[in-house]
Amino acid sequence: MSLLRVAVPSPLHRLFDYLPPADLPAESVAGLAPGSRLRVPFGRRDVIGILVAVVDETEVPQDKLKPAKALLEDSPLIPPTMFALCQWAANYYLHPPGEVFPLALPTRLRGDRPLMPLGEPAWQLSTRGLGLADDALKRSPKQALAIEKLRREGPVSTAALSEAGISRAVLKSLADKQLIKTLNLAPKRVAPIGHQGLDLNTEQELAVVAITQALGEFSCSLLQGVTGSGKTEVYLQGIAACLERGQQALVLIPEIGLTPQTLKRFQLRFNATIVSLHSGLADQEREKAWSLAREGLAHIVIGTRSAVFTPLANCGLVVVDEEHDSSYKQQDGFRYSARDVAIKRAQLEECPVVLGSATPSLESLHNAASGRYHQLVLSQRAGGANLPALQAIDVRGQSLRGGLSPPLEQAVGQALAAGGQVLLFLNRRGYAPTLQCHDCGWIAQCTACESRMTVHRRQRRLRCHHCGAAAALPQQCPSCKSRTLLTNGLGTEQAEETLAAQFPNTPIYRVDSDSMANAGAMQALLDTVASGEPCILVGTQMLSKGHHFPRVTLVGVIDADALLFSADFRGEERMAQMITQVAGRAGRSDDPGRVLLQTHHPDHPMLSALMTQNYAEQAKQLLEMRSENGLPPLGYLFMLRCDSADGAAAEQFLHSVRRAAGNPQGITLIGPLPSALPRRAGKFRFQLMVLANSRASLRQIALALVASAESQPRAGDLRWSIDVDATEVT
DNA sequence: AGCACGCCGACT
DNA sequence: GTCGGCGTGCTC
Repeated sequence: MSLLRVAVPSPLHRLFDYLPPADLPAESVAGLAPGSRLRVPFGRRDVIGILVAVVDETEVPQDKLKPAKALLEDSPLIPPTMFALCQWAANYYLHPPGEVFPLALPTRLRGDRPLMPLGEPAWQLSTRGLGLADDALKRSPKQALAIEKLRREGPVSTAALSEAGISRAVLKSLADKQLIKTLNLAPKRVAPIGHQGLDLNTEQELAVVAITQALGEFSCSLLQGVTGSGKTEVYLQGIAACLERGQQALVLIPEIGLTPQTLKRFQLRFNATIVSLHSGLADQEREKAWSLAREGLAHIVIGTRSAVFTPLANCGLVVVDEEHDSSYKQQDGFRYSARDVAIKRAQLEECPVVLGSATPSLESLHNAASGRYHQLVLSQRAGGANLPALQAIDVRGQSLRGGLSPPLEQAVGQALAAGGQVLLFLNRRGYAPTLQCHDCGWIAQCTACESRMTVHRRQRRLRCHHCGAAAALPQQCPSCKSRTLLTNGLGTEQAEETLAAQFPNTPIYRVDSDSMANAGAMQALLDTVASGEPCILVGTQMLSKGHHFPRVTLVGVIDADALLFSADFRGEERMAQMITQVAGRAGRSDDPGRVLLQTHHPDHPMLSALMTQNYAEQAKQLLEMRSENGLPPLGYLFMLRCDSADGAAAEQFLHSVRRAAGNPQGITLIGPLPSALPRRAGKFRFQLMVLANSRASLRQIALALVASAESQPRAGDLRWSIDVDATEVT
């Protein structure tokens, strides 16, 4: 007997078996393809699940099996490659399959809505309309005109008819007389045209040739190009070759802030259908874009993390831009890495994938060094420009104004006087990270988190950056009623204010997620800065991503120490990437500019490394350190996290899971330990870290831990989750 | 995750 | 007397 094995949307790590729907002919069941939607009874309600397999046997007792209610489509919505990708991802990340398969569908189709057909509504003559006598409609000239047009041109879209002056009322009259009928006009398949690309230097040429020759089978290339070396041009020419083969390209980018510019550049280069998938799309637009990709009508699909699950009819090339960027890793729920999923996808699609970055992740560098990835290097900046020189400023004992030491303040003044622009990097939003009472020592704490509230002076509020809680800015100390409340520390808002006083004749632009909250703010800023007028940009890591500012001649890192001491083993890697990226924002051929780092630890080895070595050399050293400690990418890592309003329960849960795992060979178990932010949004957070010396042993213990966690009784609001290849371990 | 069942406290 | 609080268990 055939049974349907179904991925049901639930947090359970298993599949559910059903009898075939009653209305489905028995002989067609065995041939059902996976990837179709099914309406199935689940507990006391009906849900939409995805067919995973048709099986002959089950361990489920016969009396528990229920028949599925309905098969929602004859041909699967999730094509075979994407089905295989979801199956792989659920398995690799040990995530409930029922929560993974829906990612391959747009939200509208995760329910039981039918697939919206592409194309346009249109009208054509019915049989009766075809046989209509010429003079039959002489008393209705508009109707006669419509019939005449349809007779001459065949099916015409409703929009085109309306343009020709034929109203909906006329069409309705004709339809009522059964002279015309509706149809769906299939979209036209157009051949993409690529415009002439830019001239390439030798390295770019080599990279394009390598990518072009790799088309047609799986390979992974790491395109390591210093900022300004023309990576995008290499992508564009690689994509052009992919389109010429009649295939589609998938391009992943880290964040939405970068989309307008990237999208524009692609649109200018190609006369082709380009769809961009971003959070701003309405559900219906999203479904349309998804359909265009799945039907092969979109030539290029550009999107952020989740776009890696968009089906493409004929995927010929995958590009992951800024592959080191942490936003590719989902940090809640299904904690996948879109970069790693993209690599698996290319393997399943049998096409090449290109990972591009000026500062590749240690994972990718390791894979390139071991020969698993092809390495493509772009070492020249366009126009032969050099990268700016880095220099540390020892701020010990110096008076700081707005966070600037006298030498930095002087350098800013000089750069502005010379007609340059200045970029000041401060990775802290708000006015100040702490509010304290000068008389009794009270500190503004978040009530839900183990953290301090940040002062946002412009909004006159205290805000917690961990849980989003907000409160009015107090005028007096809630503890001792003193009116002397002091702010401690420096955020971008305060830096902006102080800089305005220090440089009264220079425009100051603040760039952080508060000031850039509304759409278009970033574009407006970029336009202003592009005019070339001297100005100061002060902002968070938003400034270090994507946009190049050719007129910036000085970059100042106000608080390098904030990056220097991180509890996370990836801290050094992140710092090297961030400084290299922010430094890369500046400079052009005739003036490379310079980068000044303010620190209290000028002799810190990490800083001297930054001064004397390029990113590749530092990365090599960091990899050696990882190797010595058995850390990724030379060891294999996952985290089991648990949170609960009852801290003891969360800790106890991880203890008993750990006990169940025993003490296997080649495995290091660390914890359970409270996480770096031990309480967040009212919940206590604990974690168990697992390091293994091989992927196989990691997988074995992960399976054991998941099984153990699943079998624990569920207590209160306790939640646990698994994070394979975790990138944040604090 | 839902959703029901079930067993204790304060209401019309 | 019952309305509803959330602890516990189950979903093919």
